[in-house]
Amino acid sequence: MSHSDTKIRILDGAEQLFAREGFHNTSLRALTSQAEVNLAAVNYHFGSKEALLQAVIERRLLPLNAIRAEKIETILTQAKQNLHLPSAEDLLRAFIEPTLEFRSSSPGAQDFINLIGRALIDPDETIRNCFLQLVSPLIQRLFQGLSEALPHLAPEVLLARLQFIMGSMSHVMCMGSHSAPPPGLAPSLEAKALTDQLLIFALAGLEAPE
Amino acid sequence: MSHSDTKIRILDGAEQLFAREGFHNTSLRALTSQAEVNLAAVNYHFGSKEALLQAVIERRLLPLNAIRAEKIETILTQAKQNLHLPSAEDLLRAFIEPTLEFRSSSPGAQDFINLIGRALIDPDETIRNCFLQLVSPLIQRLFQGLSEALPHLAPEVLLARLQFIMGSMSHVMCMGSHSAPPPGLAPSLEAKALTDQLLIFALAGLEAPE
DNA sequence: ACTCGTTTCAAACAAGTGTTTAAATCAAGA
DNA sequence: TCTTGATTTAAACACTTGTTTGAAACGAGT
Repeated sequence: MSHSDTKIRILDGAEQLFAREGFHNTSLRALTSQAEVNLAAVNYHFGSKEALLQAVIERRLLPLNAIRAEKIETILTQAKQNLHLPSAEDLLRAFIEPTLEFRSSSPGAQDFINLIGRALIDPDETIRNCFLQLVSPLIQRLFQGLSEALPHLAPEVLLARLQFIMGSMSHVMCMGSHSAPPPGLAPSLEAKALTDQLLIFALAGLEAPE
Repeated sequence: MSHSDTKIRILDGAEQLFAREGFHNTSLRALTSQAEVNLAAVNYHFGSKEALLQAVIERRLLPLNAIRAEKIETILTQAKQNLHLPSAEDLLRAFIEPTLEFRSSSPGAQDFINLIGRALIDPDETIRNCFLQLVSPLIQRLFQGLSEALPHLAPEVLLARLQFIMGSMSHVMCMGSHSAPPPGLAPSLEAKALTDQLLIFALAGLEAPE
């Protein structure tokens, strides 16, 4: 077993189990036996169960945030160069599309998206902050950009609508993972179409007259 | 201590702790000591921790569902009587408004709304089903009504948009409960205005051209 | 071949988990 | 007042939790 194979196996196993069973409902024994590593390996390599969660989130969220941030900055600087307002649709797409595309990027990414889709409303403040700390600068930048794109919208209203969109997005991120969705509530659109529909929906809600 | 005071104290304590700490992160010892009842009382009165969760949810969700169902049925029958299509806005309001108003109806209701706001995307299938089983007939009826109200909308699209709305709604239901929301992400609108904004947002998204 | 820092391992640790038990207590009905 | 059923209680049950320990195994550098 090569140098950090163990670390990766733990990260992969944790990602899967934290997403599918929940953080508090996942024991280190279940985790380490699924990852086929020794029980003590988690504390040796990560320090604690909570630090492991942090590592699981950072591993994928930092790259994803970099992609989203870059897309948003590009839109904003190009708008400034061409002396027109940034497009709200472009900004929304820059935030939403990479996130949902990320699901099919690698095995385990689906679990990861599921995990962070739930993080924003998790009852455990530690879990929430672990996620928020990494994502809130990005959301604030998005808010800033959207208020440039929609200058007629009152800031409180824009903020509320952005929250609604985060809610819809979280919901979509957690969909498709439940093994047996109840009839009538199952999603019938495939991933790409669902993303497009979410964008249409979010943009219409965002631009609604007050 | 009168006859079923104990039962109510347990229900109240469980509602609060399940909502604020999460189901799996709440121990029966923490629960019973907060409710000031004996540890064994939970198993005596409810049978198990899971059955207690079911009771916590049913206590408030059954009445709430009755209110929402009645409002929806009234709208649909009146539309049928007057030979016009039901209003999508009325239907949405019938579902959303009682839910969010319910938060201020009684002490503990805020915790309850928080709890079920998270239930739909909970990783634990038992928790999810406990909630879905009670709410999915209502959502299916709402879907039925909305497809009458918006006959031009493809059913898969309507279903997707309804899911988006459920996501926004869940998000709002879980808001305002986090003790210290991070700056820039805190809701600045009060409850009533937030409900109105959600309705405007949801309706615009629902009626967006495909 | 031998050392040295890193990593793995089985075992144990103290504390906490949901649940059960049997005796004690209570509130009424006869 | 005595009895009977429902409720409360402290204690114990069997088991799981995250974390720590100290010895064993490993792998590269000399």
